[in-house]
Amino acid sequence: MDVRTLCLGVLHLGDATGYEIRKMFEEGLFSHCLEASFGSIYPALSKLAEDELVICRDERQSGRPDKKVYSLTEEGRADFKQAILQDLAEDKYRSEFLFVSVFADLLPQRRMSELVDRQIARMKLMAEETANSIAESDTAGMRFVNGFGQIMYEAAIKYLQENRHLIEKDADRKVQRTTPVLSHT
Amino acid sequence: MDVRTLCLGVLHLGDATGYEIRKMFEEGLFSHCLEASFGSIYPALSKLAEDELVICRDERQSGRPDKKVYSLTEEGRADFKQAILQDLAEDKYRSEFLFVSVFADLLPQRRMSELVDRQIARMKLMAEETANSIAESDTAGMRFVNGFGQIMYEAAIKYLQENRHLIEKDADRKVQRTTPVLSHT
DNA sequence: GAATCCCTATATTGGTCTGATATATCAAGC
DNA sequence: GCTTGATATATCAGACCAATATAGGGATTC
Repeated sequence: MDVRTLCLGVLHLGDATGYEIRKMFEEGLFSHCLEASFGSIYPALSKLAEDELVICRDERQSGRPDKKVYSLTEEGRADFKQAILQDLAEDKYRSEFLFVSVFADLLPQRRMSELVDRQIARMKLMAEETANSIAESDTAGMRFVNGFGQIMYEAAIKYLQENRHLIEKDADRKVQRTTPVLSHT
Repeated sequence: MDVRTLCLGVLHLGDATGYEIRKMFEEGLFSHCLEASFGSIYPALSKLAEDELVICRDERQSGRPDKKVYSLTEEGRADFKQAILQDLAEDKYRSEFLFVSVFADLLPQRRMSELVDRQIARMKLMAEETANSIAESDTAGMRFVNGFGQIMYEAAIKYLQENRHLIEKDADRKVQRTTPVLSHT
């Protein structure tokens, strides 16, 4: 699914500028499931305007550079409807933290603990964010996606807290589990 | 973290060819946390050999094209140890399925159900895979990473099963929850 | 016995996308 | 008054993926 289609999707939720579309992928609803940068969004919007799947109106603002507000056309709406019928790519979880965890024994004692602490802190922030977003979700689809994000972050936090000893060589405790705790709930 | 560093990491676990490194990202230990393709692995290995962070020996095989087996040098080992001390990028979850879920109401009735079914099936396969990998893990780090994968997939499956009605317009049931089930365990 | 298909193995390329950077204005804080 | 941060658009080098090419081996099918 290319950036073109992603833009059509965001515009389906309402008119927006390139800047606002970017924010949806950086902080908003889609930040937990997909991403796109300026370098791909702006060319995509130009191409979409050229193909008349969106229209662009300039909104002048006092002083500031003009806003280019994009709206879907009927063709754009149809194109998007078609696009989401295509086969979907598999989900991907990318984590440098997990990669480094494999090599925990190469790191200084405290470094790995610091990484785990940071990881948990980040996840807690994310869990909170998605939890707040559920209340503000306009549609069932949005609630579904935010809810998914929330439970994933919470599951991750729980695992990290229960299994961090596996990658931390705690010199104090002599007897430790060597297999992960896999809470089946 | 670039492909260069990822290759050093894989080679840290033992000598390997470019093909084998690829497999580690496609099916192996790292498939659930990072990725790299031939188009980036081969150039990276050439560059690493040039910089003497790895050495390459040709292993002739009857008939087949020669294998190029790469091994870490001491410099390579040191370089990798340094690399994993740098700041880590945040985790990313990429999911076209979640993106499309937001637009569930644009899809034909059965299509969304089909997508959810497929999603659950895939997740079950992944959960099983990681579960099996735990037994075969050589180090605590590997068990930690595979264990993480397993509980994440299981959490996802549970959520999908409990909340799929949010994005499926089930014409039969009249009364439905409209907020996600968030099992706190 | 030969035809087809998949696996191993290396390598290249087109096109896409990220990350960094440039430009410009305004509001808020200090 | 000066710095920082947000809004807003835009470009570009470099990194990377997906697809494709090549080539022999073994397995399966007909």
